[in-house]
Amino acid sequence: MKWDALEEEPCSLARTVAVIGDRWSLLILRECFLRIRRFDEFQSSLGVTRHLLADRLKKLVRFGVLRKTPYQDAPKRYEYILTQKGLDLYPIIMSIVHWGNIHMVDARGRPLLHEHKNCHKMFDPVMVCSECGEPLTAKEVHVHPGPGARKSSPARAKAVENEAKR
Amino acid sequence: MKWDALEEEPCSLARTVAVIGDRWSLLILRECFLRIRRFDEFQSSLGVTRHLLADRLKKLVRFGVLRKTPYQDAPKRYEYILTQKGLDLYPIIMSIVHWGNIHMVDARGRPLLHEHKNCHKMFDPVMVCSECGEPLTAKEVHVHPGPGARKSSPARAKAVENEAKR
DNA sequence: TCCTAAAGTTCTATTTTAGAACTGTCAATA
DNA sequence: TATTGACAGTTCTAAAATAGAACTTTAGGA
Repeated sequence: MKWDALEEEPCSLARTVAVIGDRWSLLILRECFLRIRRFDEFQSSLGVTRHLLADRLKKLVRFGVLRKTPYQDAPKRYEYILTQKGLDLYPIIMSIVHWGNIHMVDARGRPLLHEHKNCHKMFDPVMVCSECGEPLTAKEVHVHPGPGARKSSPARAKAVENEAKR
Repeated sequence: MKWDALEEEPCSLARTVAVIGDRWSLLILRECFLRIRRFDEFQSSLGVTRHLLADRLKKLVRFGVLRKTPYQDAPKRYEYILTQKGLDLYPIIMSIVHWGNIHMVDARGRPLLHEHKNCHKMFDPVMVCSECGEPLTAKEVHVHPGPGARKSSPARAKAVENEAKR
């Protein structure tokens, strides 16, 4: 499967993966949320090759996640800023960081702590249900086909059926 | 940078990306949460090459995200089940799906709807602060070095400094 | 004139991935 | 008994992506 094919899949995960589902895009976005904006800053802070960095920035701009704006005119210089669409990726980034905090830290502990400016406390992100506000776990969620559903694979249909029986 | 190097980075995002930061791992995990368990089910439902599927399953088992258990003896057959560590990836998967639902759906609408068994309503996931319960946005979060921090790049140090001034 | 900075582009060598075919074990069928 | 089919992979070659380094362009300053 080609990357382009992913964008067409009738699956919100696949389509998002087409945008951010590679190593460097996610690391670039991490830097964006840490207020990194310029080509050379990304390059020195990530150690990514300049070739790939140029390619990924272009892709993120094409998908509307970053906006490329000039910050000086002579010579022309640009910086990359998160759009609202990009800012909306924050829960993804935070949930990835949180899983790493729980399952991947070494004896030294967490590399970063997060403070919520609202309540001035160090916090962890928690995912809750928009309707009842309770924390979510995989086992408490049931999946239904939505208006954009297409016929799913036999294997998945069987799995859904098995789940419904329980 | 090699994939192995990512695991060593003093960054919870980089370390998590070392586990799930490629296209196929995320798609495999999506199927896992939809109760897909067996090699051929993954293969036919994803269209991934068998070679890569074998490789990614091995990797996910190595990292403790999946457990490979026999479900019959003659001939030996195995299935791949999410461990608790794997189940803990649910917020990542859900926040990816949610972003896709908001920013990547076409005119047909969402492919899947999610029902919360607790409150029996269709819901969206919301990320909130563990301390005050308010929804989180990037701009309301301030970052501090934690016990596992290492000296960061000059570019990032400057960016953090700039942010502190505001 | 030469040096530096920023933001890329170009080049070759190495790794990964795609796509298809092949292997081995066992059960059920003809 | 021979054949077919399911399952869980492995092996092969060709194509694509990535790493690492050098090069380019535009302009300001020593």
